[in-house]
Amino acid sequence: MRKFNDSLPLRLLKAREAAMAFFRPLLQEIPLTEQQWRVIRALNEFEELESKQLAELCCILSPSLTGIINRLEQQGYIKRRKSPEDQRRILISLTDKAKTMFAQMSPRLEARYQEMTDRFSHEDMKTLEELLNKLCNVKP
Amino acid sequence: MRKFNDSLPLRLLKAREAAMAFFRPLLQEIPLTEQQWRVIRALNEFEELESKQLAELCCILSPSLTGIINRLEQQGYIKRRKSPEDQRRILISLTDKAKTMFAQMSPRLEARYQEMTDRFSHEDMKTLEELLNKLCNVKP
DNA sequence: AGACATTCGTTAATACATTAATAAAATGAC
DNA sequence: GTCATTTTATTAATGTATTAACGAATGTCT
Repeated sequence: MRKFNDSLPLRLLKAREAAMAFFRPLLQEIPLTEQQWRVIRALNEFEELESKQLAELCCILSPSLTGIINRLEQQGYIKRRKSPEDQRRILISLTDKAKTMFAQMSPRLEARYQEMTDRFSHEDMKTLEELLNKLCNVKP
Repeated sequence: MRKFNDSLPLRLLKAREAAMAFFRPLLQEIPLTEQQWRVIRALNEFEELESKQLAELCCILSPSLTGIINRLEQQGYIKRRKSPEDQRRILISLTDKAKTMFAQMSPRLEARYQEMTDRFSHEDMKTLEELLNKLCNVKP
């Protein structure tokens, strides 16, 4: 059988840890968790989203998202309202506080991203991203 | 700023999900969680390991590992003993039950791995693994 | 030997992941 | 229009992630 360290899922896990090491310290200053930032980042780009769309985009399952949304609301970063057409749906968007915080954080995080890419290799990074996209479309 | 879906950590997360989709169904038959299988897989290869070594290998933090070890022991898959030289260290190894289970599962999982590689591309898989290794060595 | 810091495993507290089950709203067949 | 079905969000239960703090065992220094 394949050696333990040659497992693709383990490699993906380790690689993700290595990448997150660039960003985690900045998020901890706020403080925000990795998942909270993913949610805020998605809402910054799409303005207002349904809970289900948000879960899909952020790769977070609905039950987890329920908790994340609650905590973000308590911290004053998001607001929620019910959809007028469909009373089941919850529409979520950023508060001004979140938008301000995002505006201050994003350039710092982007700089870290650049630093990571520089130390890795722009060319290889592009290749890696393409291969990861390809892997995402491989289904059992 | 970079588009939401172009984030490397998110791509790594999605790619890992896509890969795990090949193996999860088999593990659920036992049932075993992803982390439990990682621990068992490591112990199968290294016979007996200290808790700290196991954590390092499996990319699991000590506090998480404590719980995982406890549950695996209750299920009869592992046994633990104190190191004679250093009473702080815990030595962990597989039970016969675990070895039998592993022998039955590993060829099935390996077959899935092969299937995944086939559908992806052997050549690209090799490139991907090398790039992931390289990324692991990039530190802030 | 005795004070000191280190190391290893664990516990505590909070946040998230995963599956199953539930309640409420909307949809579709009749 | 009524009822079974489907969809959406939540709750429940268990397992894991992360940080801080703790206690016991070892190592170090004087």
